[in-house]
Amino acid sequence: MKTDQTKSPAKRDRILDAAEHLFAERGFEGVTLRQIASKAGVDVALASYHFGKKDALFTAVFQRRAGELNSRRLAALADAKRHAAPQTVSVEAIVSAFLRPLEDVQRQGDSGWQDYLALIAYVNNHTYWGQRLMSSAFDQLVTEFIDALKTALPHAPDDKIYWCYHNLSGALTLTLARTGRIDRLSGGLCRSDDYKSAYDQMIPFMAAGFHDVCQPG
Amino acid sequence: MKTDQTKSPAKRDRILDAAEHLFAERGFEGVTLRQIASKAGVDVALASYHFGKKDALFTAVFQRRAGELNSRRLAALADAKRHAAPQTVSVEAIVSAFLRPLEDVQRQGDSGWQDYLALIAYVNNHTYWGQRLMSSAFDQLVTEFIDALKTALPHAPDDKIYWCYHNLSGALTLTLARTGRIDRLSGGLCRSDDYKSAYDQMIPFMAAGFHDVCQPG
DNA sequence: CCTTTTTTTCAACGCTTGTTGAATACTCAT
DNA sequence: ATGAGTATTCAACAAGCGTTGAAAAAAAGG
Repeated sequence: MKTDQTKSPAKRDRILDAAEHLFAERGFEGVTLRQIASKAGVDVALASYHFGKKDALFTAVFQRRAGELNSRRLAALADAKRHAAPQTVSVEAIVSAFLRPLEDVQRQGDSGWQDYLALIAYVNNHTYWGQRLMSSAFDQLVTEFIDALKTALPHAPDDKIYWCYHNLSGALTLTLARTGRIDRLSGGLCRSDDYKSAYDQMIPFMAAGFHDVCQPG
Repeated sequence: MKTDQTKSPAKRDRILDAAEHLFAERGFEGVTLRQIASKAGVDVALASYHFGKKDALFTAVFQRRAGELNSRRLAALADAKRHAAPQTVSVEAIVSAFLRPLEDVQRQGDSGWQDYLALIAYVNNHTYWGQRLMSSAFDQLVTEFIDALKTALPHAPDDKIYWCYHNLSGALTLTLARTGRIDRLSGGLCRSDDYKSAYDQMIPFMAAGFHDVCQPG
């Protein structure tokens, strides 16, 4: 039995890191176990030994950082509620609590988080993997945010709230994917890796959309 | 030499149709030429004979409907301009001209168009294929719409226009992908294949976002 | 009807894939 | 040191991949 963290898990974690990077870049079928093992500096068979089938490795990569991400976003939502009390929290503050933690983890320099966020974008746009992984990892969190939005927009019918969230989710997904398309389109004026600018305009943009669609009357 | 359209292209087109459906569902590496040929009721080698490498088949599928889609959207933009003259066309009308043609082709029942729109979503979120195909197929059209938006929002700095378009593009992409995630999240209240509802709320949502972010001062 | 050209199939190639079982190296408590 | 248990490598497998050249079938042209 072995629970030491310092030596043995090194290669196991390197497999996860390499897989995270490559899966985010090229998708599940676009990457071979040999490429992952090579990038991790490890024999091919080791991935199978630690994770079993290729599917299980992909799932492990996806779930590895989900918990921490959920904690950070939940903490941000709690902060926003505490800050607004005794009044109800604003739509803008909710959207901000949903997005800013992503900027935070991206900012802390660790390229693993950038890969992970791009992987979320891949999974979220992918029918098979999305159904398989997104719900179990993030639905509870999303439901909490949607409940907060319902409270902030008491006159809005539920279906409009969901459609508005769908818009938010889509714009966010494209941001996380960092495809570089806006860079070329804008002639270098905007940069895909400039998360701060992306969120600075995205938060008021989404808040305005929510208010307009969900306004009474 | 053969230019007859009625008989010979039958199998060639069936390959394109089958590839369109499968590529949209599972991506480039997620589909084999044998699966495509099998779905088309054709020998494997025929795909190579007509299109060469697998990459070229993918490109051919993507480009097949791009021209018609661009024509429809350009016509909608021209209509909006003519309708608003001599005043400048509104942001909402521009966004509507950008989106409604997608609803139109989806409505006409042809499942090929639905597959094609999902394929656009796949390509748009994919770094490699996005850089390879999106710009050449759609950049000219997008630039025309962005120019119209600049005219409608004369006080807005260009980078804000581009970021707002990025939001629009992301939300649209997730809509086209039809992942079914909003269906489960909303408990069946919203449906991924309900394009009309998606656009009915998306158009005012995006217009409000543009105005809020791009307002002067 | 014969010839030529295009379309389609057949059969196979070399290569890569994910996975596995046995062999080796390492860790660590006793 | 020894031995049990884990981690890692090695070598190989059957299966499936994209692609190709030659054969067969179909279509077109005169």
